[in-house]
Amino acid sequence: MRSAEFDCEKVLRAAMTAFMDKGYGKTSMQDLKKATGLHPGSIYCAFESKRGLLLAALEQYKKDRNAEFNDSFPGKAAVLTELKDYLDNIVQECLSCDASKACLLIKALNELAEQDDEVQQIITSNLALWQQSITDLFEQAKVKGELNAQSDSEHLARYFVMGVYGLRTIAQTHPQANVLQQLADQLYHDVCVQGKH
Amino acid sequence: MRSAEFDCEKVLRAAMTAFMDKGYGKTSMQDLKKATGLHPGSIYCAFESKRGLLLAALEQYKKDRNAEFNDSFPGKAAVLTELKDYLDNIVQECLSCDASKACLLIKALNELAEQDDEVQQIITSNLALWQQSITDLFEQAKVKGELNAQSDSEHLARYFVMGVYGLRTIAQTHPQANVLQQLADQLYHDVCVQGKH
DNA sequence: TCCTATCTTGAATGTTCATTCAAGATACAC
DNA sequence: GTGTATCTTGAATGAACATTCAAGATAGGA
Repeated sequence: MRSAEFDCEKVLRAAMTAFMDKGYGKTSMQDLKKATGLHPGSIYCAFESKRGLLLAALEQYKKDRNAEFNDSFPGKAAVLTELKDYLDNIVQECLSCDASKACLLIKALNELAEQDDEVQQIITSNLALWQQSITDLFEQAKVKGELNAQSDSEHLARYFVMGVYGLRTIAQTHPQANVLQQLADQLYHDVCVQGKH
Repeated sequence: MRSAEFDCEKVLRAAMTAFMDKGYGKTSMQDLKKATGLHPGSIYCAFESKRGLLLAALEQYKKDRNAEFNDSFPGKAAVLTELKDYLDNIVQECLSCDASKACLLIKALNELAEQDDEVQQIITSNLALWQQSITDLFEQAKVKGELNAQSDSEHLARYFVMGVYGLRTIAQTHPQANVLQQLADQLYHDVCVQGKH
């Protein structure tokens, strides 16, 4: 008869940001109340528990990142060119020093991997999907002749992903634009330019 | 008149392991009591607080890793050969699935970076020292003619470090021996073999 | 306009936790 | 052997927290 008054996506994005700022464990219900504008009761009514809110936030994060990924690869330019832009964009995210631009998946994986098997499963499978999307890009690049047909797309994707993880970690210690950009350039070179011949 | 009865190094190593297993925040004093064999009062007497215990554990970790690093580079073989062995050893650590073999610095950095500036400073400077040691290795390799004299040792070291961070993160999601080893091999190739000419 | 189903509110609950401290135990000096 | 300074013990303390729930508010149907 009466529908909920809050905007679920907004609430989940606010929760995502809160979890990224302080980590899941250190984000109190008070923090979540401030961030989402929802009172504890409403959160429990809508999401069952703090952990339920995390699961819902992870799901929203997956959707948002997926949309962003698809926008980054419209197919207007060469696949590898779009990939370079995508990587440069990650460098910019790292540089913004905005905790909310970090990767919720990696942050939550680091915090919860050993303590919550279900969360670990969800995160691992989301990260695997991301890696698969990148594998698909390399396959496309092979079809288009941008990459040597003998390249191992899966290996290249794993190596690229490893580089991005490393880049994000380095960014937590040295958030210097030129350093990060140089690393990203080398990563792109090692993954894509080398594979051309 | 009366000296403490516990072995400080043992206690700190036990604390390190406990913090790596559960993370700093989720490790309770009960856990620390079990891990170290010290009662809360003794811990507070010796280390001031739980945070003080973390700081002492980080210091011990630094010492231990430093000794291990020096043992890995006795200078018996080519610098780059020893570096390859060192990297392979990190792969083995990742594969052991033993949380206590993870890197306390990275784990703590992920958890505490935004909440505790002093801890962040300590971790960042320890990681910088590690990176510097690797830069020094590349400098040695240049002197010995193992690497092109024009190589940028600092850049190579940063790239190597980035790869290790990424490797450790990937290991949390796919702890498969062949995958990790292939990535490590490629990393070594991109950093060292390419730099030879 | 009134009724009722549903949502919102925020104080109350019970638990967990880091920290403290006073009583007890122990090694060393004399 | 005795005294004392120091260490050890673990129960007590108080704060912070996730969760619950009963009272209040509100939208839509009749």
